[in-house]
Amino acid sequence: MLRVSKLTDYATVILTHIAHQPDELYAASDITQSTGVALPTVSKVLKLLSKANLLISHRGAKGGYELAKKPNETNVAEVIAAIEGPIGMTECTTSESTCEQESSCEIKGNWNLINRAVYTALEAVTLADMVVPVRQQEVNVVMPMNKEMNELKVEN
Amino acid sequence: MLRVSKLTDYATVILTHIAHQPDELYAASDITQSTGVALPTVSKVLKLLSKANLLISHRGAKGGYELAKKPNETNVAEVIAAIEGPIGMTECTTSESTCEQESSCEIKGNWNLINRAVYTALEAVTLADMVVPVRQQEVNVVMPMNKEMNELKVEN
DNA sequence: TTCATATAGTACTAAAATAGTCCTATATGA
DNA sequence: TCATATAGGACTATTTTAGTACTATATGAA
Repeated sequence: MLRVSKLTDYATVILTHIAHQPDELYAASDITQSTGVALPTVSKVLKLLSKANLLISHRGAKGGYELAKKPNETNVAEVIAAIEGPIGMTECTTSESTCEQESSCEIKGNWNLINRAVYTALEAVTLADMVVPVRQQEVNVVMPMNKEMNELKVEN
Repeated sequence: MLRVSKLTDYATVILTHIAHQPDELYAASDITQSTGVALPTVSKVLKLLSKANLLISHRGAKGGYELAKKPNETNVAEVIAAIEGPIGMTECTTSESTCEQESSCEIKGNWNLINRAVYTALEAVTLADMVVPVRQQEVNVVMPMNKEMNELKVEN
């Protein structure tokens, strides 16, 4: 299945938690308590998010982390990229790889196209959207919804 | 990075190859030669695609595989699901998992929303689109394209 | 009827990616 | 000066993925 890593999942949980009160400073230990994720893991995620400039870190006593931008200015595509690196669904679209099949590969360009579509979808969802419970929100994704999709929608 | 497995990548290459001449029968050995992917691997992919009803298999001498549907009736979401299982970006959206954090997890619904957006994007691209070189095609994805996206577009 | 060919299914091994933990260094406020 | 908190790196165990191999079954043709 197409999926993000557990760490990325934690990252969204943590960022959503922080986004509830964007002006406060959160220490790793605070976040462990409120999310139930183990401290070393929380710590690892926070470091990655800080390195990617999605969080600002403050060292020392009374230190902690805060959002680098407003909740509506950080989107899911950025979060995934912060934890997992550049978003690209195949090897040949993320690295200057030496693909042995390259000469006979006709579809590299098509994967770029698919990547773009997926990226746009991920980019449309921000932390501000994540803070609002799903029932009440209208996410800014302009796409046709088919029957299956609408059935899924009912589940929430 | 968000990505599909190598086998899924092979699957798109193989299906695209077959889609060029949808009425012919292709043996695994034919496909090895034209794609450069190792025979046991090709064989594995073909079996998975057949099991998922994207290909129809014919046993015995002069046997082989053919497309189960017209190229424009098989989309990338189906191909990914055939190889990797149901598309869902987090554990809690694909399985009846016993997530320990569930009680304090506020964003399961939001991930469903993101999944839906990604799924719709993947569903919009069919084998018929993959057969056409990227320069000439117009893919039916109705989404706003931002600056970055358009820059990517130029690359092709 | 026999045989070469081709898929079906399953099991197994090796390699790579991921998750999670731990330790030491550095910064900062009281 | 010390308790607190992040920074950075190294390390291990686990899981996933990739690739291979083997046996069974189906089919067309000589």
